[in-house]
Amino acid sequence: MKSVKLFIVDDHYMIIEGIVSLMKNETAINIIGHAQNAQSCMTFLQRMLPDVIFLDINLPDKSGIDICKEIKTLYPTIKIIALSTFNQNSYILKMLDNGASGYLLKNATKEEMLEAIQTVIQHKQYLAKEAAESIKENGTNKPILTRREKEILQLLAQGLTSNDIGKQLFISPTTVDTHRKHLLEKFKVNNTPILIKMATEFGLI
Amino acid sequence: MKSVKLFIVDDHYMIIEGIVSLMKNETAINIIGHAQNAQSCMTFLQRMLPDVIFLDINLPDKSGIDICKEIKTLYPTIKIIALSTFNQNSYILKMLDNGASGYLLKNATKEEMLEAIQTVIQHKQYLAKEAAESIKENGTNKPILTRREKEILQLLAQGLTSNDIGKQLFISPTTVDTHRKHLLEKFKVNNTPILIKMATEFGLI
DNA sequence: AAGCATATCCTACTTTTTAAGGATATTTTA
DNA sequence: TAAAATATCCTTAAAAAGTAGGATATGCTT
Repeated sequence: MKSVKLFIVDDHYMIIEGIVSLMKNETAINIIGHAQNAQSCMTFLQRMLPDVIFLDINLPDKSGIDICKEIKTLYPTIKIIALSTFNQNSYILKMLDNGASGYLLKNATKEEMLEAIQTVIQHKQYLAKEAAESIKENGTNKPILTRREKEILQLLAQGLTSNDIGKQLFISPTTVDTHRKHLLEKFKVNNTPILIKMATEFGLI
Repeated sequence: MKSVKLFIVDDHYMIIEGIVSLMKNETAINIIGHAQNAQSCMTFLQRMLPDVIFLDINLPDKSGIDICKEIKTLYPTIKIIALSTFNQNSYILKMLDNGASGYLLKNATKEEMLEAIQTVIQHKQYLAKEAAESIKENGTNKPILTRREKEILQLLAQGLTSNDIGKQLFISPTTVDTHRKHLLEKFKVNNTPILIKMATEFGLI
């Protein structure tokens, strides 16, 4: 079997070194390079095409979430496995939305890493079990919002009042209230602070 | 020169592996063990006495900040170097207050690690240059909250109204409003949704 | 195809509840 | 004891909850 070409993007040198060290004796994995920021990652990809990328979510120059999208647009065949310290729904969902095939926590074992790689190579999705649980618990009922509701949610998240929003959108503040109410209903909450918190967690803001 | 006995505490296996790999060929450093949580760290220390500990700030069972204090109380000769992803004043200062001799970011190079170890061994303080700068600036405007304010912030973050909170804490709802107002002032915002959003970003919720 | 039913969305008003902001007093802590 | 923290009241502004008209699109029926 041909070995899998792996590329690692993480701003923490220790993490890169750790993965390299763990994969050293794995003949099935061939680490073809690594980058510590988005820019050098994109530069590298112009020259070489890995099969799988371990992509950290937190990079100094750009969000891994954005880079994920870019990479998948430019090189759709590359499989991306998100690397993160955090087991947060918002991150997981955003990465998957943006084309990631897997999600690994940084306390993953060597075996989990290998399994993740093998899984995504087979065009399947790999989620660290903690991440999978987190999504099951909470991620299923992400509300579907109308255009107007999304618009108003954004403005609410900026701290505007119904009055402010009404002026800005040229509608009555009471109308804004109705949209707000619908948002509260869809998110099954009963005030705006929690609405914003939930929406943030769902990655809608 | 006698080699330095190093002990690593970090919940991310990749980090441990990375440090071990980087130090492999350093005869001056002898890694005598590692732990992924506070408990096994303390157990290990009952058996063996390292010269230096790399101590992660974020551990699953206990804050590295607390453990730092414990270790220094029980084993004052051990030099502790805090390991963190974050370059946040609050963390840096707390760790140093609790007896840490150094602060290293996780994107440190091998050379920085070695320098940090050699520095603290000589009873001097080592700060990653980013950390040193961060302290000088003292720019993180994370508000300092009172006990009561923290308590109320938590309840607000759960979506309770001032009335609910008042009942729960056996104080008048108007009192809750005052605390809330102080929170708004300290966070320099003018409504609760944004307060909750900010507090979440500051990691207070 | 015309007419009807259904679903979704946007809009608006009213009443009740909650929050924001101002002024101040009491208790705790350094 | 001075400063900080906690407590309370009152007024006004804003949000939540209830109710509802009207636009538009889709599918179904005859």
